[in-house]
Amino acid sequence: MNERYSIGELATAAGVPSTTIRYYERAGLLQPEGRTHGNYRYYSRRSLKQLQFIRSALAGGFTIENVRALLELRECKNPCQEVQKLIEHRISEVSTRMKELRRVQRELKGSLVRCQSAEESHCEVLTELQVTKPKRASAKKRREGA
Amino acid sequence: MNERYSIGELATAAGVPSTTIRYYERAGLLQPEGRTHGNYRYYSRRSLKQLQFIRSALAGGFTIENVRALLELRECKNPCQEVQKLIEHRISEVSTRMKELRRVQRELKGSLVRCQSAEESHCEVLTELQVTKPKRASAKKRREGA
DNA sequence: AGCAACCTTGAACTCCGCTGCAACCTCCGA
DNA sequence: TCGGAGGTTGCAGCGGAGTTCAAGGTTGCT
Repeated sequence: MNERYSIGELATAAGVPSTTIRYYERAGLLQPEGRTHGNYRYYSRRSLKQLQFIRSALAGGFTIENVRALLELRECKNPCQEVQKLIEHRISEVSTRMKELRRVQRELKGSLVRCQSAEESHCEVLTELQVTKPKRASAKKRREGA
Repeated sequence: MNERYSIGELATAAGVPSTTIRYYERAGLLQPEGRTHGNYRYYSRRSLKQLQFIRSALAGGFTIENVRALLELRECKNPCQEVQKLIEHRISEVSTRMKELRRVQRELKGSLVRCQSAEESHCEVLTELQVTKPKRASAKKRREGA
């Protein structure tokens, strides 16, 4: 259960390069559980959860700075009215972003319907669109566990 | 109804600096409706809609490149199976991103509950947190699209 | 012991989405 | 006709989020 991960194992588990994990550490987002005798970082299951959270929040459009604050809120053991307000504020930020995504979603679904209701024909946008592909393998890695 | 906007008016209407609008133009996302006698760009209500779409999509984590493709899909009048597949793929990307946001939302709500259920006490994280400002409207996550 | 695979550090580099600047032009009200 | 706000261009620079590189140290397998 409470297994230890090396940085590389954590990286693999979360689908993130280990350089990125070190970067997050410097940025104050994720400290290793500790160091081995040979000065290697090690992590826990909890680290993995936290890393996943970080990725979700970043993917959701928050900055590193923001995420740092989110993490502190998550840890919040010392609550008061103001902290609650802050959390609520964050929640509403997320809602805003989701609203924007729903807008995009709506537009896309509209196009889909328009496409489907038109009769079949040759499509010349296609060639151009196909060029818009992965471009960077890392983009795939950015995809998180889900 | 079909009013004309100068770049500055459009900028104000959309809450975006006009420099950014010029940048989108160079990036191929939003062409002005035309130019006045004095070489000023002018825009329409339609431009405003499109600009809002662009902002939503960017806020939703798409790259400029992606948005260009999205816009072409939106215009799609020449549909075929493959184009539909592409649109569906985009839709599922957006869904993924929304899922990530829901995760963040869930975590935040969890903290909120934990905060509320604890007894009131003084809170020293507060000062630090208040410095973290919203930083709206400019999400920049790069992600591939297909 | 040998060796590959993986880890350590710091610093430099890249890519993206703007943002600012310089130098000039246009519009419009007083 | 003048002044000031706002527009035009091209190009340089910035900040965020990684990524790459060099030069070594550690671990585990055989």
